[in-house]
Amino acid sequence: MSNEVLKGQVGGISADQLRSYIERIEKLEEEKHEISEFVKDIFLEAKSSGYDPKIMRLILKQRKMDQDDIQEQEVMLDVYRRALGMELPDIEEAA
Amino acid sequence: MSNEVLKGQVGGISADQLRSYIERIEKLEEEKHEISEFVKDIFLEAKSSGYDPKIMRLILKQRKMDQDDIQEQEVMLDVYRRALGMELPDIEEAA
Amino acid sequence: MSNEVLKGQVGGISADQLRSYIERIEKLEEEKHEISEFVKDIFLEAKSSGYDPKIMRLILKQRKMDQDDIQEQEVMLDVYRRALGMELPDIEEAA
Amino acid sequence: MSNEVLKGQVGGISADQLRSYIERIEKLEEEKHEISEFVKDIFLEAKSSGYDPKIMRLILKQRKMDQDDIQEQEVMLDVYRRALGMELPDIEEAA
DNA sequence: AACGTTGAAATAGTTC
DNA sequence: GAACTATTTCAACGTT
Repeated sequence: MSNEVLKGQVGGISADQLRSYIERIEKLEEEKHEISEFVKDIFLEAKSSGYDPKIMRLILKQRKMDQDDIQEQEVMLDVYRRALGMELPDIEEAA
Repeated sequence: MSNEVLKGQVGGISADQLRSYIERIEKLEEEKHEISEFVKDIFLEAKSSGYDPKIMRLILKQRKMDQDDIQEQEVMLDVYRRALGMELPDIEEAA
Repeated sequence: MSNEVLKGQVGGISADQLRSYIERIEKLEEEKHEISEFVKDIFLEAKSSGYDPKIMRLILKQRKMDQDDIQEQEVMLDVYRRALGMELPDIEEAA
Repeated sequence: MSNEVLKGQVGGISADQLRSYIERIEKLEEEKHEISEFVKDIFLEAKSSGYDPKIMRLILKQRKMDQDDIQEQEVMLDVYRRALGMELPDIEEAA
């Protein structure tokens, strides 16, 4: 076992590589968490300026859904094309 | 009222200020989303290197937990398992 | 310890009561699973009748969103009132 | 065409049949939702009886897993932990 | 048939 | 401690 540890190999896996993956992920998750804190701060600041965070969240949700709708329209187009038996762009057409 | 509208003041709140808050939050949320994509990429890369993402997630979860909490949880799991007569996963530790 | 087991008490908890909770939940989860199977069957049946499951899912999603909207409309109306500078019932207007 | 519409036939499909499929699915989804509510209630009841819902969920998860899978997961967790030099949760088993 | 993608369900965290 | 929101997890689906 000590040999494996010396080579950075434990249980058939490379400890260094695994550690690298894990730590990179932890780093990124930490960044996400910090950003979440910023967001929280903004909500607090807005609240102390008299805005209702709950309403703000609804607005944000609404704006996000609007954007999603744009993307979903693509999907719907595709679906309707299929439903109507229209040719699909990504299907090979026999020559 | 017309004055307020001209100044961007509506119903006693500044529309501009609200817009600023909203947009700052949307910006930060976008950053969070991008980071999430990076994390996803790392998991994919790790997977293609032979690591099991599921186990990695468990590891990440444990590393986030306090060492005492981990032990307490293990103990309680053990208690509940005994109460239910479940087989206990006993792992042989090779010397 | 054997005393505790005889009394159905293990680690300070009542084994019987715990088992009851666990088994009731497992029973309900099983029912949910069976229902999911039925749903799957219906999709399959519909598909073999010539309906596109993807379209059906979109319809279901749409109908669900419509119902959600009905419940949310009160709130959203208020949101838009605020956003558009309409009079707000709960905010004190400076004299 | 007017004939088809009168018969509930549009574009070669039966509107009534589609409606039937959709409504049956919605009914089943509703049942699933109600069962989920029951489950939630049981967790609440258990909690007020002194049981930890979190531990209960872990127990439920383990009971759903195959015994072999549990052990395999434990082993792999152990391997990864060693590779990362994490402390291992060793629980003393009282005789 | 495994893979990635996607959408729903569960879980955890936060606020009131 | 109850409700709500956000995140994470899990399962189904089509695709290659």
